[in-house]
Amino acid sequence: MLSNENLPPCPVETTLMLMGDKWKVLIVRDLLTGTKRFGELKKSLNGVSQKVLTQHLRAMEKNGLITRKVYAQVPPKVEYTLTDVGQSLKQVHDAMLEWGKAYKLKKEY
Amino acid sequence: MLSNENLPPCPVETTLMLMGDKWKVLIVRDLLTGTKRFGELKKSLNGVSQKVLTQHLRAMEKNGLITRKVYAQVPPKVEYTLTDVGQSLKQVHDAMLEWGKAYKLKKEY
DNA sequence: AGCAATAGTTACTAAATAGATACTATATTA
DNA sequence: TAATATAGTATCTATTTAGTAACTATTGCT
Repeated sequence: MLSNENLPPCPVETTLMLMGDKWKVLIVRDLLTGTKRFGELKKSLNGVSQKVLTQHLRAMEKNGLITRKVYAQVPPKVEYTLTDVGQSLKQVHDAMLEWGKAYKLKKEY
Repeated sequence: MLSNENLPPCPVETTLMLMGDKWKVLIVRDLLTGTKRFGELKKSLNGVSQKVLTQHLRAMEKNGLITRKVYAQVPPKVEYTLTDVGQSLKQVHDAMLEWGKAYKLKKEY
């Protein structure tokens, strides 16, 4: 778990530590529309390997961004959901969404 | 230059392509407070190597996020400034800043 | 003449990250 | 009996990314 002492002084860097990579942002994007199963995430995150997806999900769980719920079924069922802290990343996500849209428009004529 | 055809369908992914890495975000953070020289950026971006900083600056210039101005002096002077498109990343930056601040507060008691 | 300063480039190496493939567990179904 | 489905883990390899160190150019300064 990230403890408070090793968070960098600049809050932007804190954010980067916790979701400063492509896959984490896309996981948040997918979970913002609701709880998802492992397999659904994998399908949606085009091209991510199982190992890498698992690693990111574990890290995000550790940092309190998502919760993991295992159902005692066969075949197994595992659901991932954003915590409140994770939900609050919506603002960051939306800013990125808007910027990306605007950038695309600029490139079109 | 990124042409329109190879931008991903999801705008969030577009944003990630253009500044989805730590150094680029921090370069934007620094340039949001005004034009900076190469050496100033290097000092501020703790630990970045000259090579990597140059690479990122070149990529961001190519993508229209910053402009590079060389002064015909010796020793050389090169200034980097956000373009309008680059400036518009302030929203994304600010969202990350706010989220990082809130996250830190949650971790303190 | 030789050094300092700035913003690089180049070549080589190291570290981090990701991918590929094979393997596991187990109740249900054919 | 054997295949199927899901969510992994383990191991090995490949790719990407970054770091290190040496080198360049040019003018002013000592």
